[in-house]
Amino acid sequence: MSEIRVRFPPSPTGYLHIGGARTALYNWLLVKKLGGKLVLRIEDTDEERSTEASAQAILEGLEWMGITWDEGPYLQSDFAEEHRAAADELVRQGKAYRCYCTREELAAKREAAKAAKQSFQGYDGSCRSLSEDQRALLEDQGRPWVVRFKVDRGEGAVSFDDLVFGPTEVSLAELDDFVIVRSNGVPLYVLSNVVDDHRDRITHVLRGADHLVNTPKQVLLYRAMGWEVPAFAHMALTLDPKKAKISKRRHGEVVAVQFYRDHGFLPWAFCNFMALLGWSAGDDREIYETPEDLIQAFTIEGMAKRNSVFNYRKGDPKFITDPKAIHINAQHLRTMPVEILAPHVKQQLEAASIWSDAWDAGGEERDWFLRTLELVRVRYNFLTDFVTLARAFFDDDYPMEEKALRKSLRKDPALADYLPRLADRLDDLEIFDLETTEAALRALVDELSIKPGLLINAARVALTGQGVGPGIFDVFLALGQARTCARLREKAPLCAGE
RNA sequence: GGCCCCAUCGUUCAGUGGUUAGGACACCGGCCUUUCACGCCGGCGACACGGGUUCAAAUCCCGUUGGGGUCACCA
Repeated sequence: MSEIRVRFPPSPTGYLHIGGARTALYNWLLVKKLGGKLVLRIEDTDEERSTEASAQAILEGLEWMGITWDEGPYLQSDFAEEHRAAADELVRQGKAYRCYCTREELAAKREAAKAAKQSFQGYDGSCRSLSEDQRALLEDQGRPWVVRFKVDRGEGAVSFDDLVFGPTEVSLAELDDFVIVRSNGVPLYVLSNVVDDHRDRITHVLRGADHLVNTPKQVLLYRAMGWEVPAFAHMALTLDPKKAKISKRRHGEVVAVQFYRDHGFLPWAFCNFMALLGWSAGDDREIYETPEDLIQAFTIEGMAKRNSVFNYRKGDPKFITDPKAIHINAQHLRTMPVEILAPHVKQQLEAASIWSDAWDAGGEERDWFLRTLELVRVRYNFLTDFVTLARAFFDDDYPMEEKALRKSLRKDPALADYLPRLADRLDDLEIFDLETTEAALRALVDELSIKPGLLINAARVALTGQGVGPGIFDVFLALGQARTCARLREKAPLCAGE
């Protein structure tokens, strides 16, 4: 069997959105699974909508996801000549022809057909049988023309075997003589795409099911050119909660890959989630620790035929996106090797200007950093949580949460006295560990005849600014003796309500 | 509307003739506990409908309904 070659051909009309990301991911998985090459092709032909910035954004999105390609990015516009040559060849062979009908004429005919309740409203083929004289006349008039592919109805039907949807057959009576070159001389997608895929020796076309209907036309084109038809695999679409097709226009940033990067998703967790939207290995597995795990499990057979819903919640403060996506991210966040998590957190801390190079250098500081990540990550969902929720561990300047202040610190004015006394006890400790700190705290609690929770919760708020977090003795150790005592004394006045 | 595709809990993914229809997320309880999480235990919750075929149907066939795709000189 010859080498598998697939392609991802985004049109640069905006950022990379989840539909495109999923298509790219599946192509990438397929190539990694079967061994082959992925070619990236920017389909920028025509379109006032295509922009350089968009192409750049798409590339960045792919890179962030960790999707690598083997060839390209090619620019479809660089091959315009080839596309035109293919059209010319088709005309030369009599498989395509110039059509001089204007849009207005066509529109009028469609209206008429509609009025007459005819089911077929495509092109009627009137220019197909133009005599040489008629043609010459129209040319002399300087009438603009498009090139139409001549659909040979005699064959009856076109068929192809879709790797996902199975054998597919479309009656040729349903197809009209479709346009392959615009009046401005620029070939259309349906043709360019075929020419490009042939030139790039694409063996498997894995794309969205929205392309299912123009596949027959493309099969006809391949055959007319005498080219081998690639295998097609169409993937069911991703819909929004209201079952509408996902689009950048309608859904905004929640469907942009960039959104997930900016909100603290791990690239791989995002891929893991995307892969599960419309695919499964046939078992109940959901977490794939590494790309290798997923690649191994991936099969085209596992791709679903039915559309899936990307269940994002608009305006829900608890779920910024599909809850499952958040869950998968959280799973990876707290189970992945901490050494691999570290660089991601570093990036976040650096961006927030609270990073210290010592945490990267090895030795004690490095160990502390990793231990601290281990300590806090279990309750986090996003990488961004490390700069917000975990801030007190990495920086002495941390915000005091109003609610926690009220509930724990100001619960009893006497805490203004208790906290410094706790600091004194902790200061006196020769050995500062889980056992000694707990013993010290409990001893104080006993002497004061108060509930442990009163002091513990107040200490947590004083130390971290938050009412929630790791066990208090773990916090003591993570902060260290000096910082713990200093903060307890520093924040004590807050208990009195200042 | 024509043509095409699809149809299992709210979402997602299993289940391809015989299952108490399973897992995950979400939701609701409980346990754990100094808080919040994690974890553990439990609950809620689906085969769209109607006909067939069969001893037996979520699984096969037909129809209906519902949803989606597409009908461009966009890609």
